[in-house]
Amino acid sequence: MLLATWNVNSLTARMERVLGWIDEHHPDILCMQETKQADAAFPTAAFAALGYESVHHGDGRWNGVALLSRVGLERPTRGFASVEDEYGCRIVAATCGGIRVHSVYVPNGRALDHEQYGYKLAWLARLASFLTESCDPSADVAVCGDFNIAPDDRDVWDPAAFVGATHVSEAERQALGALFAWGLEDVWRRHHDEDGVFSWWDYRAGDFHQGRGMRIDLVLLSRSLAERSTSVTIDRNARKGKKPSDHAPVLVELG
DNA sequence: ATGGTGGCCCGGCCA
Repeated sequence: MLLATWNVNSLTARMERVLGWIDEHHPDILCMQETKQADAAFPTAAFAALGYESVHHGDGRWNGVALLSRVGLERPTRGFASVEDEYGCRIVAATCGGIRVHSVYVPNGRALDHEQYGYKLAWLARLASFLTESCDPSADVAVCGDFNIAPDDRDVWDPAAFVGATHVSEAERQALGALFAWGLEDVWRRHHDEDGVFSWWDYRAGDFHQGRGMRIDLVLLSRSLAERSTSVTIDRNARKGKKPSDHAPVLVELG
């Protein structure tokens, strides 16, 4: 089974690339972030024609998350499942092929002294409480998406360039650590210990071609699921060519 | 080089 996650940076702008990528890789489950679409605009029928059930949570201009599955899609939830989604359209979940799958888009944070940084930490705390309320880490759980956190210094192109910056702060990494303590694992690190492999590169200043990126798109798996993983790859080819997203997809093969 | 590109959609905001 192939599980993938990709911040597409506007599904409207990226639909052709996404369809081409699905045709090439045939993921069984695909989490997407930053669709930047309202639910009514989400191309449910186009994905259904390819054999995918889907759930989308978006209000139009910002954020927006989706989940596609061709191995079943049961008990979908949108947002943190409260009556009003006061946390923005940043999480959607469903049970696919026996796995409780979450597609998440963690707030960027902008800067350590910005109010959005506090919002980012609050959102991560809400994610932790939501997971505790809604699922069991002894079962098959996947939390996939754009975390806007580089788990450690191997995951940024130059740690010195990020001193005092968001995405690498102790508080953000501790929030990720709370998810690990609950029972999730950054499955990339089960299969790779090298530095310098990234999933996001700024569009500006030729960062992609200069190798200036970060690994901030993560697949967190519960132990039972992580033990089934046979490979994890980041498809940097998807960052090349015409009209790419600024993020590359992460793919996890499960036996 | 304290910039730059690209998405939203048309004046800035967001990443």
